[in-house]
Amino acid sequence: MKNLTIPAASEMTLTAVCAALGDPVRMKIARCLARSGEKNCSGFEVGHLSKSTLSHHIKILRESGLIQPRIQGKEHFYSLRKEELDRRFPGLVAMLLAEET
Amino acid sequence: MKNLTIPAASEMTLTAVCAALGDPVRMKIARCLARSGEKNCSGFEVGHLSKSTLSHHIKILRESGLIQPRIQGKEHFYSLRKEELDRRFPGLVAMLLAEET
DNA sequence: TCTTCAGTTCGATTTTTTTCGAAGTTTGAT
DNA sequence: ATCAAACTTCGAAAAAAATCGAACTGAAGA
Repeated sequence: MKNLTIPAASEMTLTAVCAALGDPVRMKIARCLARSGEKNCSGFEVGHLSKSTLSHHIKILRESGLIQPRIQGKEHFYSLRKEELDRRFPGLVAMLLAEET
Repeated sequence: MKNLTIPAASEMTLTAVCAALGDPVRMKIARCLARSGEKNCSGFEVGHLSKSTLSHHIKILRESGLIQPRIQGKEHFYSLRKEELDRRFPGLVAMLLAEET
């Protein structure tokens, strides 16, 4: 089994979270998950990217503590860790949900 | 006179703000300003960096909308744009002020 | 005026990040 | 057992960001 690194709420750092969200691809994924609950890789509303690149971005989001996987068979469903984020960084999820003007 | 780009609250983007805060040097500067009001370059509690590098980081923070300068003689005093940030990204300033554990 | 101080800008180098294709892994179906 | 699907990992290449020193700028003081 894989060793999935997911920091506890108290171990997340604002710098790592910001670095994760500072890339436009990852911001799109995070916003997509904030709105839609749970999705697998093919459901992220990001333009064409190779699957290895997408996997790389997902890893950074996961290691920052923003998202968590639920592995079901061969599919990996990802979701935003809303409870942990609300506890550690109040307001962040709302920012992701806010309209981009 | 210089052409200082400072976006209005409505023109700030979360991606740019996160990209700015995703670098550890800039995060330190932002946290320093969040706690202490106004400071000039020599007051930022960041380790040794050349002044050109520091200037580069300040530019990114300014262009993202996080900080604003007040130029007085030959000194440039910077401050966090707390009101604009509270309006556009509620909770963000509190995150910067929170203890880093 | 000449010099210094506090920065910014420029140009180059180093480091990091993003990206890809190919190969590997795990699961489920045939 | 074999195969395909849905990923991840690896290694390399390209793109972007961080860093520095040198040169420049604008304000204040001698």
